[in-house]
Amino acid sequence: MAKEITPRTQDYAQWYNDLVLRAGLADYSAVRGCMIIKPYGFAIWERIRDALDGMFKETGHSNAYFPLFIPKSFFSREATHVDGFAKECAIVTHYRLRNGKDGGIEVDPEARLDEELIVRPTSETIIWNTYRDWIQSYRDLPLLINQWANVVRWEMRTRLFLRTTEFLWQEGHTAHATAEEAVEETRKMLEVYDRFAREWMSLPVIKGVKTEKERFAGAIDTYCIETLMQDGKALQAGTSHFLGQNFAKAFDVQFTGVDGEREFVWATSWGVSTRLMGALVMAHSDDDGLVLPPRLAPIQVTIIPIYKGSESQTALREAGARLEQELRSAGVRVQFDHDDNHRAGYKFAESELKGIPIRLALGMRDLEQGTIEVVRRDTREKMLMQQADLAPKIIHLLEAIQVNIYQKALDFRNENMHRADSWEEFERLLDRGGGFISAHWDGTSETEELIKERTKATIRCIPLDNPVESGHCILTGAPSRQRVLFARAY
RNA sequence: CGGGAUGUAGCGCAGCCCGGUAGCGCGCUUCGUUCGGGACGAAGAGGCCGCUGGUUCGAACCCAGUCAUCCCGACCA
Repeated sequence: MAKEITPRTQDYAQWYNDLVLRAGLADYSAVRGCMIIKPYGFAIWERIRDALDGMFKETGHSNAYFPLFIPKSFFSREATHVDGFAKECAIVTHYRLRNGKDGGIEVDPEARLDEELIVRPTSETIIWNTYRDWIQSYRDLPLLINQWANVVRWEMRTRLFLRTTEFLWQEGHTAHATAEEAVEETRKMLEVYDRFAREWMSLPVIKGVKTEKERFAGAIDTYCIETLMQDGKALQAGTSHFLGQNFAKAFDVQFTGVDGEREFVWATSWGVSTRLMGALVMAHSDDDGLVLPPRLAPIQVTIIPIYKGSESQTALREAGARLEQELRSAGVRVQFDHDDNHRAGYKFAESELKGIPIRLALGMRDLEQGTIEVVRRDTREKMLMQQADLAPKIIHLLEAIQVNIYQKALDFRNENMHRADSWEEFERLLDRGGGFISAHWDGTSETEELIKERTKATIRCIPLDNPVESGHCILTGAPSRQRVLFARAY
């Protein structure tokens, strides 16, 4: 069985780290809090990126690129925004090094910048400073831009993919003529994220609105998709913000309407990051390795030959290569693992570690009988199939796996979706494996904060399809109109 | 940023208490035999012991600082 992976039940956090490292997704780097995304991990990210990018283009967005550095003065224009990010910014103060006295290298004190540059923690400010020049008339709207970029947030505590100092993401920044249109855009992109999570990542998510306390700094409303990990903790997988006219006012971005009146434009921003990689790992994987949804798996099928004597190698190579070609022609991402350095058993374990959805094993017995052993990663189910007309069966199986791991994750979430009607019940549920807890809340930030202090649980969101239901706040007993979703979160 | 732990070959570790110039397993290289769930044998290569400074005739070992990682808090996507 898999070696060097801590079982989930023993230490979930360690299991996650072991998996990320052993499966070759990422590595620690020489820089605190910053990770190296390794080729296999990056290949998954590329698939995430390409799929999302296609969805953004379909919904009318164009990519652009804005600078990594933001003048400090830009940052201070939107007050709430500064407050939100001030404590986690990296700042560039100098632009030159020189040789030090002791033979080392030091910062040249002569080369101090007149105005310091902030390494972007997010790009609203520099983008809105630019939009001022791009937008004059209603004819320039809507402006639908996305950028794929790295950002830096100086976090106290980091974890591979889930929270790193530097991370990769996409940030959409749009400008609209009306509030309604901007809200619609915010919701539309939330739908895109929802669909992406379900269809590509096999990840069931809950769409909702953040409370004031959890809202993005500078936003009027923050929408989110929240998902549940196997340890019962919630993880925010994506956000979409309705920014109102906050940034337009801060950067004086106005347009002339059809009626000739000048008005501030309405804004949205939305993003998902490499954190999705963490969600992907934690949602589906097991003690033997990753379990990847076929649509995101860099390798969907691996063919492993089982030799017996040197003559069989030639025959198996030919048969394997033929199958590889057949599957590749059918659009399957396939690898023929004919490397003679390892035996089949090793390759089996390795393919499980890497989360390859389907493993095909081909031995002499199969050559004689025209069969092939097919093993799916998600259920471990072994099947003996006929080699003839294999591709359509494999494609069908890949689709079944995609659906199955979604269903499995959905079942898990449903099993861990609780309702609490009293404080005792609320605490008991949190102590018994967590999950989402739907409970009444009096709507105040004070109560929200108190609950967090006492239980570490936060309000993940107010679900979009939330029914109106009168009740009483689980903490204060004050009247409440609806339940909200609590959970301990990443 | 506080509390705790760790850092010795690519990986996992022993050696440190009691200072005398480094070892085990896996992996790697070569050759051979193997091959239906992490093969076996033989021969090799690989380390200024995280880094910097101090104590000492002599430091992986003792002391100080520093950097990094992990766990627990405060902060957050």
